[in-house]
Amino acid sequence: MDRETTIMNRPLTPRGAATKRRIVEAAAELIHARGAEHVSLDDLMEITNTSKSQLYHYFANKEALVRDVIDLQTGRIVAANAAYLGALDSFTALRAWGDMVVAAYRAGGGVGGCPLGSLANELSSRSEDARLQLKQSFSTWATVIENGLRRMRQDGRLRPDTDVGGVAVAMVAAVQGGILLAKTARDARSLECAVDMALAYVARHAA
Amino acid sequence: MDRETTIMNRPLTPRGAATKRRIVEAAAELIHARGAEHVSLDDLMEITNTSKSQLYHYFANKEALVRDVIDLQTGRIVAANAAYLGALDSFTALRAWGDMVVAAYRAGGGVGGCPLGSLANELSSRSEDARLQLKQSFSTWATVIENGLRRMRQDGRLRPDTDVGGVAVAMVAAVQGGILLAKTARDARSLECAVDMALAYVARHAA
DNA sequence: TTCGTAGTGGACTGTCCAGTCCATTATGTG
DNA sequence: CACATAATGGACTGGACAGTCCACTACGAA
Repeated sequence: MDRETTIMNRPLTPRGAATKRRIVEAAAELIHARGAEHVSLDDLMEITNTSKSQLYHYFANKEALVRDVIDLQTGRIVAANAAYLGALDSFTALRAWGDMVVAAYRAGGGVGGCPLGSLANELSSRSEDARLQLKQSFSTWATVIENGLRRMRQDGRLRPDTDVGGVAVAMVAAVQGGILLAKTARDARSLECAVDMALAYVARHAA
Repeated sequence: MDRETTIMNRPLTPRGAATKRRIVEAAAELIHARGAEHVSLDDLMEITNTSKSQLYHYFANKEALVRDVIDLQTGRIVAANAAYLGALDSFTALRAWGDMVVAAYRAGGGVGGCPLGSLANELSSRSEDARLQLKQSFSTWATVIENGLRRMRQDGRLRPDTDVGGVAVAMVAAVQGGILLAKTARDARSLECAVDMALAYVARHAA
């Protein structure tokens, strides 16, 4: 949510804002690698050089911290996708998007998989708030893709009757499933297969 | 693994075998709904009317119990898929498989998603043993699909150069990703979109 | 029937961890 | 400078939970 207040909704000083940011970023990294339930507040205190009181000064509880982490990761993923899809104007550009997805996975060493996917799996059946937030994250992500596809449709590259919304959702699903299999096998091949399928699915709607 | 011995590798009497089976089946159900880490041994003791000693009489530890649960769920999923893919002989039959996947998801009320997918997400970065076991589960599942596709290729329904292995992996990925999005949104539409994509991907290789 | 082992009961331990509480130090604004 | 409030330190609590241990009961084979 807002990264600029304490739990009492008080404004932060520059020092406080820096501390809060440091905590959220470290939490994002650790949670990506281990999952939210396996990052203890003591872990966080240690690697961010903070105390228990600080965590509870900036966040109402652990759940609120996770909320901020999800926001951070959503922003990162949407930005990375928008960079490739914002000006989607050809199948070549789409291929570049697919390569980026695989490269991003490889860059993380396969550790943790997708920050959103892992959290969705972990939290969606335990916290209704987290589930709704992650549902929104996926929706935003799919919308970014959908907008790119819609532009291709307007440009006459995709057939007029193409269900860009459905295709976009399927593409996100392909990425999520591919990453899950890849992280289980510790081999990016599954993700490559899934991305190939997603790209072929778009190509199938070519005008 | 073997469901027929105690931790000391001693054979079980009928009564013992029944108790062990009761524990594994109840654990499978609870773990599917909540995840392995959120099923305590006390939970299991309560719903199976057993005591702590019994759990440790039949299983070396919780990890061993989860191992048996993964085996059980893998067997169920592979059997369900083989029933539809074992005699895969047309695109209509493939569509029936897709419908079965969606129906199976709906039957579970969207609770917990795929038993294997959820566990893979939860365990693959925490237990190397579990990761390898689940990798094998996914591999077996994909092989069942692959064999069906290979038969279609032999029958001349798919082009000779079709990479049945890659397509099969992509299909499993589509199912996994679709289920993840569906359980996050509590709406089977994502899974339907993903399954449509998977079926279209096979159709794309039609001879 | 007897005896060894399978099967069962349940108390207890040690550890991990979110969250509470009270105290002290830093900061910026009037 | 003074004082209100932000920022920080860290001990303590209570609960959850895997795993241990010892005692007791049921059963099947000799």
